[in-house]
Amino acid sequence: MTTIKDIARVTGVSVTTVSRALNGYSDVNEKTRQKIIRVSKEMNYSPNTHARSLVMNKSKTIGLLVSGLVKSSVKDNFTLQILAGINQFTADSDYDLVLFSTTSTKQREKTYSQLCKERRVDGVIIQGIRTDDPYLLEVVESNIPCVLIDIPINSNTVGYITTDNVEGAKKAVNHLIGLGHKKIAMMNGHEFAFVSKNRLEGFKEALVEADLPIHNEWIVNGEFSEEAAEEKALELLTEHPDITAIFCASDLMALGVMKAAKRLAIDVPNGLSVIGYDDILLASYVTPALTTISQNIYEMGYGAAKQLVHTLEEGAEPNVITLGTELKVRDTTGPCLRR
Amino acid sequence: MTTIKDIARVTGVSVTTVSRALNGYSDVNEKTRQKIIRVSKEMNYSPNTHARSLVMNKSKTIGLLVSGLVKSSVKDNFTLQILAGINQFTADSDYDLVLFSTTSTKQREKTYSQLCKERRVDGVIIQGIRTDDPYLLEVVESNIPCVLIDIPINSNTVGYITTDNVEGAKKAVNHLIGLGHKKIAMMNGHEFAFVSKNRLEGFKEALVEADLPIHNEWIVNGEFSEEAAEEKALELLTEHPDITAIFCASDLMALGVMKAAKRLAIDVPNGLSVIGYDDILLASYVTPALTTISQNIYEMGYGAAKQLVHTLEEGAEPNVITLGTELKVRDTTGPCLRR
DNA sequence: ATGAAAGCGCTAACAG
DNA sequence: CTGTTAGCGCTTTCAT
Repeated sequence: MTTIKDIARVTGVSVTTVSRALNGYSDVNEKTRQKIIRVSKEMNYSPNTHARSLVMNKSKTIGLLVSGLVKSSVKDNFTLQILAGINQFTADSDYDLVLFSTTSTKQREKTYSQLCKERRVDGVIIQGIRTDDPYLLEVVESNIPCVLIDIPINSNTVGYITTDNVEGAKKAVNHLIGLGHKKIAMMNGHEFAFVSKNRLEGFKEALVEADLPIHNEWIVNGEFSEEAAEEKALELLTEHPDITAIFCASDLMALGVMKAAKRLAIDVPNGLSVIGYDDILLASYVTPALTTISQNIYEMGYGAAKQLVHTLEEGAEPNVITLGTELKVRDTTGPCLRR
Repeated sequence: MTTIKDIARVTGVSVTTVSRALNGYSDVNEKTRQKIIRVSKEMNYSPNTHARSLVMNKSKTIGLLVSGLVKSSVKDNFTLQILAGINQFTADSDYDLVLFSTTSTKQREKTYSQLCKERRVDGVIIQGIRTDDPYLLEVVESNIPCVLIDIPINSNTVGYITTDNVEGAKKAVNHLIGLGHKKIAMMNGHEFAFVSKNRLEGFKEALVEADLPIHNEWIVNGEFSEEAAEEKALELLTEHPDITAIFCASDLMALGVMKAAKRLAIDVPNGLSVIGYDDILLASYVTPALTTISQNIYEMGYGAAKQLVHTLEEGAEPNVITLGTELKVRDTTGPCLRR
């Protein structure tokens, strides 16, 4: 493997000069530079990033801590879109991405800061960890720049990007209210997700603003899982047949709800309106097509990477980015036919 | 940032002993080791992988060169499943993954071996590059262990994992023939994909074995794109209305074909049988649900990682893995109602 | 404009 | 069982 030493030998200059020439410093004779560049090409030279990282104390890498890189979560390609967005931005930067593959077992072995320190990543992007994840504390305590996706924590090294979940949820519920629904339930995720908290807030706000009562027993947790949501919806709809609409905190859970409705022979949307959240790929392909709140997931990834690199390059403090949402009316919501 | 030097100072031993103690060498006094371990924990020590890589000349990282980490390819989450499989395996190994984000622009700047050499990756997994990609040559010439996904190239450093595409295609076509179809067209991908080549081969073999003629004008390329396939199918079905079934080299293209059929008011499966390939997520969710050849994409990723790590650890020569396929009969294929 | 020398944090002979 | 020393490939003062 060619090193700058080899190039120095061949060109007859010192390693210092080679280093400077290759890194574009100005204080190198143009002729010398040309020669060095030519030789390094001939010798097929590539700099050793490890050596460089070691001395420069930065690695030009961004650590990625994402959930959803497991078999079970192939259905909601949320993670893929996040990755695509991140990748799109970093491809044009000179940062590379390292995927921290953290299974639950491994996670117990290595702390967050160990993960980062070992690889000396310059910054981190985190998505999909729960609010009760011990890593979260470390992120704040550590002084490694970090951008969180959908986790509202902000410090002088930590920023985040999210969508307006309160507003999104309100939009969804107002859509149902506008269709005449008054008995609206909510299929939430779980208590360890910030988005759940916010979407619940939006749900309640919308009801209150419409002078509609809040039935706590109509708010259930489907764990962001299609199967769990199906079971929970089955119970809910059996016990409270007067419910005419359900707002779901994720599309996957909305699919579960629709399955439950089918099992109970309830027609969607005529017997029950269902609205989801996320606008995952499947939303527009299932039958009937799912009405949902669309968020630009790709954009979140892109924005996270952009924000992080900006922080890294400019030393700017990371801040907060909130993206908008959009109501996509499809075929699972319709006018309330009961009173 | 704590280094072994610091630990050596505090514990009163040499850096060598610290290094040996921490790396589990046997020739260290157990008491000394315990002390060193205790202190390194107290001081929150993490080894610097860059320093280690530099001296050991290996990095414990695997480079990932995948397509489909772009906005446009979110529909077929092939890449996500590959990544999930790879991740699943490497999570339990001590390898980390680095994502080479290679846009077309960047690709022209850096050669494959530059990419690998800079990061000193120990091995590479490649998916989704075309047969005319210049990187492919480099892969073979380079002496970095590599496992290719769906690209049949084999050398003493390069192995691959794939499914039996000839057999898979035959299975699909035989299914159609079994339903009485005799006028079967093929929507292929493009000439720069190995899978296309093989699936075409299987298609032809199946026809020949059934004593059916091969109409070359019934074989068209949809570029693995839903839109292109729709247009091509539109032409094909307009010009050759006697076609009763189409075998598509990917599910995405099958969706395009179904759209074309809809535009031409041809009922699927009664007026036209359509069979896809891949069994992507959407296949089972569209209406009518798509009959297709299922391949275990997750398993391919897992197998690729397993094979590569095995090569890396044991120094074994990479070899060839061929996975089976499975016919999933759904609702887009039915008996031939014409003659 | 160029070079000598030091050092980033670690491992690996070699010596004791 | 432990320490000394050298060196991985690179950047960076500090001289010249």
